[in-house]
Amino acid sequence: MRSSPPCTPPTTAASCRVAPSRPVTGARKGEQTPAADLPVARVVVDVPLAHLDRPFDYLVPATAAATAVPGCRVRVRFAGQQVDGFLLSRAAESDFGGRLGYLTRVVSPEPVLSPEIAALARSVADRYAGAMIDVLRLAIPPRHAKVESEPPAGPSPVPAAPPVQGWHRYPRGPAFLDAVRAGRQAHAVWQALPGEDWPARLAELAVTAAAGERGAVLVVPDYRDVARLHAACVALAGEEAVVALSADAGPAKRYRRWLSVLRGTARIVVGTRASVFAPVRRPGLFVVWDDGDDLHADPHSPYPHVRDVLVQRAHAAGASVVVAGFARTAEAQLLVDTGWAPEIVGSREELRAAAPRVVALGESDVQLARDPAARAARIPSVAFDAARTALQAGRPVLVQVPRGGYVPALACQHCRAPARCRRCAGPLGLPAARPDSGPAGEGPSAPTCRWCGVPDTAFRCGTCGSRRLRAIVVGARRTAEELGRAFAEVPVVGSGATEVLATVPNRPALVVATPGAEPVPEEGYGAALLLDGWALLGRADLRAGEEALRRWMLAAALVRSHREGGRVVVMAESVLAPVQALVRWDPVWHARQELDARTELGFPPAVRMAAVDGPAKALAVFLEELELPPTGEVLGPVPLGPEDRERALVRTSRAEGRALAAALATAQHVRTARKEPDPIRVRLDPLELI
DNA sequence: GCAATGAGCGTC
DNA sequence: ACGCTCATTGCT
Repeated sequence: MRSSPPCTPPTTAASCRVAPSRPVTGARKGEQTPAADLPVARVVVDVPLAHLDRPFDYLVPATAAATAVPGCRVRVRFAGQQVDGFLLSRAAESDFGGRLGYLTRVVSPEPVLSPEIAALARSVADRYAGAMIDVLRLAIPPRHAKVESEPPAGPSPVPAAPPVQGWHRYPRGPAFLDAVRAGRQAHAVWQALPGEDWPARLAELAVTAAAGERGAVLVVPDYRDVARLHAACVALAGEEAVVALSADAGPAKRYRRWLSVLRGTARIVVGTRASVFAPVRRPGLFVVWDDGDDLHADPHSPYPHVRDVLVQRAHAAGASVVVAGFARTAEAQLLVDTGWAPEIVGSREELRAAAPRVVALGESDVQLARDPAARAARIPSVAFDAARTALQAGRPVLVQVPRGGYVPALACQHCRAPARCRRCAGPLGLPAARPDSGPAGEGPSAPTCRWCGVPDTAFRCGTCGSRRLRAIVVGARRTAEELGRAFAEVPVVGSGATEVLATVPNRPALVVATPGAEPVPEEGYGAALLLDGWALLGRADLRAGEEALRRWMLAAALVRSHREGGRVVVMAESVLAPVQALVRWDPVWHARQELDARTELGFPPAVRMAAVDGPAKALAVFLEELELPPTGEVLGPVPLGPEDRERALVRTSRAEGRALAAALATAQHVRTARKEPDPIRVRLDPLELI
């Protein structure tokens, strides 16, 4: 109903209906009036209930007319509580039939949620059957009021286009660089040549984009990569134009850097997974380096993957995309196969020139190396020879071991199948000795499941029935000891979970490192020994082969070319596909195989799949209510761990991926609307599937 | 027949 | 965590 006295200030039908109709002059003390212009604020509220994942309308009080800008943080009264929210937009009127409340306050007028990121968060939430507010929590760092009040620096100078030679080693490299330079949208899947100075190449792309006044976002797995790539960008574009975003900085530093992106000071963003949402101005280039690294999958709801977000964002922004690494994932292969991205790979001649000589073990070597009784033979003679030669030439040698600690995994003594927990099929291991306990003392502890923690005192192999166990991985410490004895004159340095070295000098040294912690050598390793390859390949994981090859290539790429004497010895059987791919340095061949295998099995990325888990009963109800699209199919549920939890896999064709996510979201809405106490977790295309 | 009370629910 | 609805209770 329109009230008869005219609303003051002039209003629309909606605001008149919902606002106090009393003229301002007659308003009671403390009574609010709506803003004259666009009095309705659409707000996304921070509440954990899935069915409330939509905007709610509020009135903007006249006092906040200028500060309640789109993208600002607000506080609102929602169901009696004060909750945080983001103001999406201002509108003249509301569709809501009821009475609107006022914004409680504008927390800050800083427009932290740009329309671009708001739209991205919505589409990422939809893609992953999650809530927009959860994506915003990943995308926008917590506010730091003091930092926000610091005067902004203003845009940094546009950097000059860098001279670029490095991309000429790749037949399609110069064309891609031209597209970035011209501001054309281009896509690429890039496999870096072994030994490639990939931070330099990516910096060249980023600074080229920045020189054309386009922003660039480069996402890498961890803070060490951030540091390297940041340094490479700074070398070409100067300090001001580049910012490093990673979670390890404190809240103030983190927010200051993020604001420098928002305010247009920084033009190039280098960071870990959350940087994929960084609000760069005029985005022109998005890069994900080493897209197979698990760190690119965010462990927080809705569990988005950097590569997917990047592709969605670049598509909406008309920006270029590079999905890069030494190895290639099945997902990247699909981008190539569907024609979405041309591949950038080195020419045959360049590859021949750059690659180290890689040798794998024959069957007899493997038997020897696996035998813990022949301790000295654990590192076979080809490996010793490679190490000795490199050390004599004055170069460091990389020794890659799977994990830190001591004897972490167990296998059947007889058939060597990985020892699995009888309850949950998780891997059995020996619990790590307490660091403070003495060397001797308490006896050996029972094999224990590393997933559910249940000790198994009466192991029996599921494959051959043997009761005897053996260690299949010898930890970094013991390997270091053995090598140290073999090369007594050479220093042994370790890099792993506790301390990670960034670089090593060009001197003889044995560098023992776990995957991902390999120090970058000043001038290339003389050799790399990739130990315990069967342990990497023995994981009961769909991606074990891909993951092993990725880690090997990351390490082997740090070795000098075979022309400079670079040797790589991988302790795994040469008949295995990932080993062959390493020996031939053919990541494309392996990615094709991997994608074919997943297509055959009906696993992502060939199909869209969701892992749904929760308490057995709640899960059953959820699956019952789930209205799947035509190609939908439910696998399981199967028990998950020692609790009452179960997990089902739900899959559809890729074409029905959106419909699958929508169906899952709807089922979640129904649950939260009913106030079901048991949470059901939904993850789309999760990395660990079996 | 109908106020007073309380549980349940939706949330602008 | 409020304010709304709707059911139940208890009194005239």
